[in-house]
Formats: sequence, structure tokens, C-alpha cells
Amino acid sequence: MTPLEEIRHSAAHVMATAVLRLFPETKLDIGPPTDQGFYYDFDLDHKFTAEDLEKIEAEMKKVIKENQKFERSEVTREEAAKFFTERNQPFKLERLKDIPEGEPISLYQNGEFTDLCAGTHVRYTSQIKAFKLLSIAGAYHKGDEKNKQLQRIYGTAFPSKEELADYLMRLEEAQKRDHRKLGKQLSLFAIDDAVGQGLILWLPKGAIIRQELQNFISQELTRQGYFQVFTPHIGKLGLYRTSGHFPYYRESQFTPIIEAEALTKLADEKCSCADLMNRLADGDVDGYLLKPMNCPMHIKIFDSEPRSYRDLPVRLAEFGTVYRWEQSGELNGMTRVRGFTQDDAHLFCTPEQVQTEILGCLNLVKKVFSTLGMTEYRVRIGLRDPNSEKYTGNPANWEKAENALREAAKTLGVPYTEEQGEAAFYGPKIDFVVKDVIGREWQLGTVQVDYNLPERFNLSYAGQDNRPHRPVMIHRAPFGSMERFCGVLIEHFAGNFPTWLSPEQVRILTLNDDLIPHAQQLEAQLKASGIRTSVDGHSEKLNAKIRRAELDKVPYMLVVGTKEKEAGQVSVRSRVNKTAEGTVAFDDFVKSILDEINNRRLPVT
RNA sequence: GCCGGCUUAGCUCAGUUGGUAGAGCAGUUGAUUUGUAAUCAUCAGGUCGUCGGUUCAAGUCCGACAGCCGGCUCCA
Repeated sequence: MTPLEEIRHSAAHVMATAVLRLFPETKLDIGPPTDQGFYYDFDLDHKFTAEDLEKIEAEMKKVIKENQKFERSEVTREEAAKFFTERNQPFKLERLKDIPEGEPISLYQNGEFTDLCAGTHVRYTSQIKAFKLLSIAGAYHKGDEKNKQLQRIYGTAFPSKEELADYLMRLEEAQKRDHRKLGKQLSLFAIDDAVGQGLILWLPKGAIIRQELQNFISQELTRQGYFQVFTPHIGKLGLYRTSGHFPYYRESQFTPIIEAEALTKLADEKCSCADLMNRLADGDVDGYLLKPMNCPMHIKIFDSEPRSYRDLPVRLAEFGTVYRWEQSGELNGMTRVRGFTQDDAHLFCTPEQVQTEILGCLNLVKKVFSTLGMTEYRVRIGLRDPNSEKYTGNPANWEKAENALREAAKTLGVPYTEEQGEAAFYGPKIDFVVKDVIGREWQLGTVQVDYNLPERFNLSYAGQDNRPHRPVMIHRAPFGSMERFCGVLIEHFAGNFPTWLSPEQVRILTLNDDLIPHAQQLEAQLKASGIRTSVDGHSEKLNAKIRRAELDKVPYMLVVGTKEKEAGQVSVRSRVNKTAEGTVAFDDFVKSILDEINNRRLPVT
């Protein structure tokens, strides 16, 4: 463990020590360090309250002051079992069983508290110079929903008071750029109970950002030889039985839509709900599904005419809206929703083309990220979990697909990690993952290789040998979804979007009301150039108008007074510099802002 | 879905031990005509998340439900 991890891990033990002093009946599970701090899982009848956290903190301070020494000892499995049986710690006994035979079993003791623990720790409790308990949460034992839910207390610790204060301040700062907060403040999006949980209403200003992003992608698609298509929001269940989405992912889909006639018949038959689900699953009753993915529809477009190897690759793109029944507790602003639009595309290609096409997709994702100045992301190759049965298709194809992705990732020239169990059910994938303001990771861009769906749908193209061949499919979405991406983007820019994305690009501020007609003339000229602009016509002091424009995060303010009007000039104040930048000819300003917009330049900070 | 917390005006929030709802901002109207982050006044705005209960009386106490927030689980 790193020195910081040792401090946090030791703080977790000190917390357990304090909790046992205050609540001696407590059963302990585990208490590891995390990248933000530490936690410990407890089981007791009493529900921890905010006041309890204060008491526990106070007790922890005593333990630290007592300057207890951390001492390691190795014991046999039997000794450890006896020890924790005597202390009535069932979770510890279970954790003990999970330690593989042959591994050393170590205990760490500080003061009166002894924990089953591999280590390592600081030498004395007094080395924990600064800590704070942050929150209480429920957490399943061993992360399994079927197990008992324990109470987890989160905290953090640092080598100095200054570092702790600094961390807490950064946390507070970060929360100011929370997309849910800014989305409300800047009128970007809304979620209304009457519409439904996890369903985003894009307000006019948010819609502009989304439209600009879509334009950006569309432009790239044309350059890279994609065809854009449109497909419906619903499709018959049979389509999804073939693809494998239904009924296997039924619990994460909206309930199928059944026609009125069929419903009446089912009612007459007194069909139970469970029976209905079974009959929907085996095709005895038919219906429509709100589409959870676009792929089956794109597959049908590919399959709508005979294909030759000369046509390949066929690249079909769509901003396709899909619906998934996410658990209510999982919904989160724009980043986890029930209806969302993927900037989706499916590439159908020959096995020989797979490598090149993957790389093309990855480079597109890279371009998207770099255009937006997003450098803080990690690349993850999601592989199948060999022990899980949720994956379809034969192992040889999986092998091929995983290797193709690995090779492409190597050529891409960015560091990546491989993670088992992160694959889609039909194939492995490469994900671009970013963190939100409170450190949660979200998958954005994704590229997936799929040998399975072409087989399920019996797709083929005529090869050079004039025989049918099976195409390979690549699924890819550079943003992932418009909703999640915009959510992350709001936080990335803290609402200060580059000019090309800003809902309002220029605001004209007049020095007095007599200048409003002139300002409106300028406004008309800017609008004619496609620049999003407005005039602040309030009868207020300039300072008040500036303040309003700053709060609205408008990138450029143009101040016009009589002087400027007569000279055909404007006084420019930019969001970046937060001060008057001098007076320029109006036409020159238009030229420079158009250059900034058309080249999608980032704000210089 | 599970554990815990929260829910008062469009927004941010006050509201004592239960006695019948308040501020700032935004909005309206009027005055003011302003040089780089808030001019003044005026008016208007609320079934206190919903439903039920206790009580002479509930924003306040109790219960159910919904939504939100944090975490867990999940995320094709």
C-alpha cells in the first residue's frame, strides 16, 4: 500500500475501534481504503444517524490521541477462527474462509481492537493527522444483492489538516459544476414527474448544444463514408427474439406493447401476468417493443438488398433513441436515464476489413474528445467473463473479436486496461470512460465488435468467389448517448461552453435605452451570419447587464454607447477575460467570432 | 429494486415547544438613462410533494405512497 492508503486503511481500523466502543454489539465486515478515502461496513440493529457520526469522530480522535501501535501477527486458520468465533464476528469468519489455502493469515491489532487484515498500516494511530467521516450508506455484504445489507460509513483521511481542508474545498467546488445544478441554472434540460422518471426534456438552450454536437458528428460521418438512416422507435418482438434482447433482458426493458384485440382475447382467457410474459417470450402472443437498441433495425436495412464484397464496408448511422427500464435507484440526472439517443452506427464489413474499421471508429472517438478538450479519460477493453453465461456466440469468434480490439487499441497509442465481465452480451468492446464531478465513472464513447448478430440474423454478402460470406459487425457511438455526453460536457466546461456550443454566443448591452434600436440592428446582422445573439433591453446600469450575462455564461458581450455607435464599433468583453478587451470595428468582431465558431475553437484559459 | 436522508413561491432558502406562511433573486408595473459583476419603488406569486391519521388546531406529530439526493446492486 502507498503511504496515503496506509493512513486511510488505518483510519478505517480506528473507526471500527471507535464504533465498537460506542456500539459493542456491532458485527464488522471489511474496511478498505479507496481512491477518495476509506469506508467500513458494519452490521447492527441501531441505524446510524448524522449525530452518531459526530460521536464516532470524537471517539476516533481519542483513539488517535491514545497513540495506539499497529501490530501485525500471523496466526493459523484455526487460531483465527477461534478468535473471531469468541468475539462473535460472523462476517470475519466468512472472510477468513475466503482466504485461499496456503496464504498467510494475519491479524492487525491497535489498542483493544484486532482485525483480520492483510495490511499494511501506519505504525501509530497518531500518524492519522486529519480525517473526516462523510456519509452513511447501505451496502450488500460481498456486493451481492442476495446477501444482508450492511451500514457503510464513508470517510476520508490525509497526512495533514491542510490537505483535508483542500480536499473538502475541491469537493465543494466540484459540486458547483454538477450538471443537474447547472442544467437548472442555465435552463438546459428538465425532468418532470408528469412525463416520467429518467426522461429528459431538452429545453431550447440545451437543444442547441445537442444540435451542434449532432451537426459536428454528422459532418464527420459524411467525411468518413457513412450513410445516415432513420428507424422507428418500436419494433415487433420477433425482431428482438432473433437478436437475443427479448426475453433475456426483459427486466431492463419497458413492458411490450400489445394490440387491443390481442389484449381483449387474453383478458377473456383470464391470462395471468406471469403466463402472459411466458407467452410473449415464446412468441405465442406477439407485440411491439420500445427499442432498447438500434442494431436490429440497422441489420434489417443492411439485409434489405443483396450485398457484394464490393459494397463493403456498409456504414449505417443514426441518432437513434432507445428506451431501457433502469432501476429507479439508478437514475441520475442526464447521465443515467430511461430514454436516450445514441449517436449510433453499425458497420458491416469483411473479416479483413475489421481491423481498419475499428481503428477508424476509435480515431473518430479520439477526435470528438480532443475537439472538446476532454483529456481526462481512460480507455477500457471490456472482455467477457469466462464464468458467466450471459454471452452468446462461440468462443472462437469471441477470441477473434477480442484480439481485433486489442490490436486496434495498441495502434491507437493511448494507454488502456482490460477488464473481464465488461463486454456486451454479443461481443467485446472498447469504452472511453470519464469521471463526473464527484468521481463516478461514466462510459461515453464505445466501439464493439460483433460476430454474433450477423449469424443470428443470417446476414451474408457475395464474396469474390461468388459464394455467400458472413459479414462482421461493428457497433460504435463516439458520444455514447447525447444525454450522458451532454451531462458530462456541462460538468467538463462548468457551463462555460466553447462559443460554437454556447446557446447564446453574443449579448449586446446598451449604455442607455436610446441605443436599443442600434443594438437591434447589430443583432439582426449577427443573426444573419448565423450567430446566436440577443439584446439586453433592461433599463438598468451596465454593471447589472454584465452581471446577468456573466451568470448566463455568454461568451461575448458587446457594449455599445454613443461613441461606439458613431464609429461603427463595439466594446468587447469576453467571458474568459472578464474585462473590457478594447473597442473594435463591428465587422472585425463578426469575422473573428465566425472564425472561432467555424473552427470549433476551445476557450483559451 | 435495497439502505439512509431530504421535499415550503419559478430559483435559493427562513419558519421557535403544534396556533393557520416569510425573505432574497427572478417576474409585473412605474421611476431612473446609467461605461465593464446587482438603481429604487410597486404589485403579483404558495392545497407547505400526495393521500390518510392524531388534535379544538398540523408546514410542524404519526403512517402510507411518490419524487429527489448519497451509496449498494444493476447498466445488453
